[in-house]
Amino acid sequence: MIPEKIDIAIVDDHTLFRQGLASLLTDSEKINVLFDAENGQDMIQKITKHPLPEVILMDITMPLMDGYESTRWIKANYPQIKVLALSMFEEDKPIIGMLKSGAGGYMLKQSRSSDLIDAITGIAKQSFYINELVSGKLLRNIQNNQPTKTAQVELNANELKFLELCCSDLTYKQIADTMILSPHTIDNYREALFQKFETKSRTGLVIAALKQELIKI
Amino acid sequence: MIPEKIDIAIVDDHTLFRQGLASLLTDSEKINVLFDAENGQDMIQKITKHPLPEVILMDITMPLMDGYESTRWIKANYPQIKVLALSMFEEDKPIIGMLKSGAGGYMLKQSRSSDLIDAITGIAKQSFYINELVSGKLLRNIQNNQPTKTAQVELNANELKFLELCCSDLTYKQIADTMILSPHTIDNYREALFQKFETKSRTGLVIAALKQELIKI
DNA sequence: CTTAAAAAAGCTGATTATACCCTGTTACAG
DNA sequence: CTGTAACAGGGTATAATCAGCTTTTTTAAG
Repeated sequence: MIPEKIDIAIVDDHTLFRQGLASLLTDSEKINVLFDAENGQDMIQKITKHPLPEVILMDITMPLMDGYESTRWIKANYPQIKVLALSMFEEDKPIIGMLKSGAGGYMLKQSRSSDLIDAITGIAKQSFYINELVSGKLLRNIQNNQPTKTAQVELNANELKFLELCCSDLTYKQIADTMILSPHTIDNYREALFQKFETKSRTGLVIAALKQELIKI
Repeated sequence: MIPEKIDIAIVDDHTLFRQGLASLLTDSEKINVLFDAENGQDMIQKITKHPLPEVILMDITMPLMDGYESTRWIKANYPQIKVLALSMFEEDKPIIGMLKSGAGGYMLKQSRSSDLIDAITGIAKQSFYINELVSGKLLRNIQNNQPTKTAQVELNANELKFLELCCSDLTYKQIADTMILSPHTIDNYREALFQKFETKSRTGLVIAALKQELIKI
């Protein structure tokens, strides 16, 4: 019996990686690369002009339309296509994020090509390819699923402005002046933010704001 | 006349990228990939077991021994080998850093393969391949070469420890306790740091420390 | 080894800023 | 009318800032 090649597409903004991978996989005799795209929008344009791939290799960080959004689009429009995330990030966040968006597996760019081919054939057959890396992250994600742990803080415009001004060596009085408010009103903002960020000093406020990326320096 | 192929090596920790690129370049008929390595240490081991490459394609971020160090090692031990940096970062810092380390050119992983081949042949002949991207960065780097602008601050161990503890909602008294010092001694550290960072409040200190990447959160 | 100079660490007291309290006003929606 | 949210006032305790001074430790020269 002659096994049919698996039709795939590659979506990655690094041209050299994309073309190199295509060359590598085409050589393998098991994979047929139908097309490639440099971001999600490019993929959407090209997908109608080719036969449908069975599997899409998807990078995460891309300009215009990233891997999360692209994966969600695929799952909304072509749910039969399997998405295999392909990234250099080993952190929990992108892995969980891609799986949540609908990816059926997650491979590192550090992987060996034979492992990638295994993953592609596996995902084509079974819809999922969960390796050691991913299963560990999944487990941990379920285990410490404390919903209110890093609960995103809701801030109104004034509070955000105040928070920004806090990240300087201005005194509260000076902040009150720049915001054209009474120092006592500033007190109220400060108290509100102390509660929201669960801290009790201006320094703690600054650190918390930076950690949650509400402020950039 | 039959043009001889250019012998190169590839150093990059992402196996799929490395192998893919090798496959791509080998197909091009102009390039011969002698060997590849997944970091600088791996490269040092392998370089004696192969004919010397004319050009090495060098990634920047790699475990164990990164692109800067690896490039310096090459230039110290095999100065005739040209190094072409190959990275996804478009920022000034890594570009200038690699060129300072001895790289003769800098290519983005977003590049087209034909451009990369041009760069390899160019660097093999002329020792340098300065494209638009790099020349712009070089110019800017020379233009705003204000040596004392971001003058690095010299800190001793205690001052650094204190600075770290400042980036929390601990009071100075609590910091004094953890460092087993009098609160008044802490005052002196604070004063010294205020001078060094040219600020006048704890918040300013925290911001300055984070900006200079002396502290990570 | 001794000793003077320099540097680092420690302390006191005073001033300002910050953190926290309760209360009151206005304005606006239900 | 009532409740709620934003704004503002008074006041107090604690922490942070600052200037000036003493003690200890280091350094280096004699």
